[in-house]
Amino acid sequence: MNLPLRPRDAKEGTRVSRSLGCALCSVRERSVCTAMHQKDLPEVEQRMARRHAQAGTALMTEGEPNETLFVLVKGSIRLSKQLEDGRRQVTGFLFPGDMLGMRKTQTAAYTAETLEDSYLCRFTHGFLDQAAERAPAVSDRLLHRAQHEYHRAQEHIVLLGKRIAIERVQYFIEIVDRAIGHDDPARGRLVPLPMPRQDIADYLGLRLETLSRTLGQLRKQGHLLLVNKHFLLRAETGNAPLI
Amino acid sequence: MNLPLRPRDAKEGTRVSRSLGCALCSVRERSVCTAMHQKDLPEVEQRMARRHAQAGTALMTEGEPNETLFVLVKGSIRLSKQLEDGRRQVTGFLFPGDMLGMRKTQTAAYTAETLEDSYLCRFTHGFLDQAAERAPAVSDRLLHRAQHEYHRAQEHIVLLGKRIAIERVQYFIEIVDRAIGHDDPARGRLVPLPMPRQDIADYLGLRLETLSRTLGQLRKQGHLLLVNKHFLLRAETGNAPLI
DNA sequence: CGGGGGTTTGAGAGCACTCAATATTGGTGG
DNA sequence: CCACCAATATTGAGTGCTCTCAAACCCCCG
Repeated sequence: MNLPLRPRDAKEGTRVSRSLGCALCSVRERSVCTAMHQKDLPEVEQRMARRHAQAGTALMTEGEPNETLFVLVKGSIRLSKQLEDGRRQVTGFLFPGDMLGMRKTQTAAYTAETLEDSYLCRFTHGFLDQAAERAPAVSDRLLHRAQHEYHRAQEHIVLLGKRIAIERVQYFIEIVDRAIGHDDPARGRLVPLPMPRQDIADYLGLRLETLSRTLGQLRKQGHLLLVNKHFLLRAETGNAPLI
Repeated sequence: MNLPLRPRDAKEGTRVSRSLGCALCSVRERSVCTAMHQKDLPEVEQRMARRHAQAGTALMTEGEPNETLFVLVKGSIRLSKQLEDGRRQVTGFLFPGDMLGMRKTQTAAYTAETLEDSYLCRFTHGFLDQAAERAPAVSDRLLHRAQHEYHRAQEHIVLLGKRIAIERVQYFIEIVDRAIGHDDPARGRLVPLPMPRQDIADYLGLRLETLSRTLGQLRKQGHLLLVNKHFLLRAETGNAPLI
């Protein structure tokens, strides 16, 4: 699989400091802030609110207005859509460095909720519009991220339309690994799973039981050394030396 | 189903005139042009190329660079992604008024090909960047369309993740109807199908045979009065009077 | 009229689903 | 510190929707 995601070394994005200024922000180079005029940064530090959100906080609700852009600094977010009959589809997960609410809207197309205690930076679109006038790169940055989300959604479409259960689960593990996985002493990759099984199943278009069985299968096959509620341990992938 | 698509009355977007100026363009209000400065329009008419593209023309190819924004004035376009093993997923269809290539890119995430003889307007991103400096609404318009595409992709994800075959086919008919369907003397809606069955199946994540069977089922159930290669005829939907 | 791509129909198999029981985890109170 | 409970996750058995393989049909075009 060839996933258009960020490289593994992006993992230091998980560091955060509530008190440090933007210049030291761990995810700045991936967010909209990098495009702002240097002299805007002090105002950014004043105007934006870096805040803590506890697990389960709704940042945006399907059908309701949203005037805020969020930059996720630490934690994780679940995006989901509700069907009229109550069924739910998880349309994506966000990890540190990702953005939410690229554009002001009257009726949000999806719901966004934190999966764990998280840190976020907030910008009103009023402020962003001003910043965009000074620095057109701000608009481009937003467009860039919006397009990036679109491309991820297209990958997701391919996943759901063409892949069988085991391929879906492997893909999921791959993207979470790239976003927040890290090397583990036990000679493998430790991949945190901040979301419950039901969320993963709803993301992959599988039933809870099928996901569970497939994870078990991957463990038996040796692709996974360990699977538990909050993380899993991947065996080293193919490119390890054979001798 | 409650689809966030454009209303039925958008169908006059299919009219086109190769020789008329932008002021009379049938899809201008939905495209980026509406955001441009009034005094830019004459230059738009000079700089952009309104061109005819015959069926099967590749406007953008997965993995290759693209520097052009296209506005589809007449016709239809298929968006698709290729898997490493040759399987193909159709990720979307574009109809008059839709745009393609909102942002310049080095490696396009998907392939875009015309399904039938079509008319398109082309803008280089160099020109668009200039227009955006004069009129910031241009950037916003691009962001708006990019977000719109993202939302359609999310609907698609819900479709593939949660819906059974017959629901998928009904959804497909609904979106094509809203885009290019029109009233028919035989008291129904005539919905053109500019794409072959295989494309529809690859869009819906179904096998060709399953799609064909499901269309037959909808015909037997009376939802469709007629199904043939190039169009179908929908029976009037539920809101007709019962007496 | 004959050829050929595209589409439809048929029979049987398989993967994921459904329903159900068991096991594990995490939190709470004795 | 451990017992207990509720929520979450895993495992099992059987079913069904969609897939696979195959043949027939149809329409368009030469």
